[in-house]
Amino acid sequence: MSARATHTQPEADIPDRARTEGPFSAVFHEAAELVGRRWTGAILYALAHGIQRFSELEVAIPGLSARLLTERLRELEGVNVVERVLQEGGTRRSYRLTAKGEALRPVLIALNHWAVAWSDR
Amino acid sequence: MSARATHTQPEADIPDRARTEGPFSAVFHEAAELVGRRWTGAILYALAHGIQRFSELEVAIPGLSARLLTERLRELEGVNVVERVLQEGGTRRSYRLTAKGEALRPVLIALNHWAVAWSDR
DNA sequence: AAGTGTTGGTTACGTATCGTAACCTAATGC
DNA sequence: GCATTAGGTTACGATACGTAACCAACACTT
Repeated sequence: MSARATHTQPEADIPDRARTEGPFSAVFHEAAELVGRRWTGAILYALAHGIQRFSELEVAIPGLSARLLTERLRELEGVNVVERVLQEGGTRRSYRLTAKGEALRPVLIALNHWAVAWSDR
Repeated sequence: MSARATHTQPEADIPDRARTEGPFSAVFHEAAELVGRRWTGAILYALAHGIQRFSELEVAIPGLSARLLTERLRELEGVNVVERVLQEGGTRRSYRLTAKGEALRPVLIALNHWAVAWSDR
């Protein structure tokens, strides 16, 4: 602890590797920038609520366009948070959270809890 | 439950008002877009680690410029997540999390936990 | 009191990301 | 074979972001 004794915060509740990394963590930052991109939170929230199809996501999330939805889904696919399942014989696909994506559920829950508790509306 | 019986997910662990709102929540979305803006996660993380001054934030967060730091701090101030404390007699100010900002700590912890557990690196 | 350094910014401007709208392909229904 | 639905892609203007230069207020030194 001695190297960062200038920081007043005890850091006791910032867990694990973060405690050894000080006030910046590349791993945390990368995750924040990923799930923080525009619409990504809403998409994950919808997927966590069981929405599975492209068109359902489009309808469920007001203001989100097909272009951005495609882009975000490809990004999330690229980092293995979401997987695309091709249905047999048809244009239909479905999207779902991978294990890595499911593991984000506590984050969604925590953020939702904060949002509900502190929203001005 | 009958109105959304098509959703396969039980929703049991998405708490409170979210359960009554279905696969999209305006309150959640607003929160996600706020804390998800570029650099905002890293800034909150640093503040949660006890960083208090503008120049310390600038140094602590690699790649973040003064322009964006100012902009983000003003935004966070605007929604009462961060407060700016003017020090007497001097150019010095300090920034700190408000109660609303402190309440984000569980979100940071959850995201950090996920990041550490699932990072590719 | 004039010069120098530090802190905490702001301004100007180019680049990347996003939003809107139009268009497209494959499959299935009629 | 014609329309409809699902799942996109393309083109282009608007917004957000990144880089760099500049600046005002105060403190410290000489």
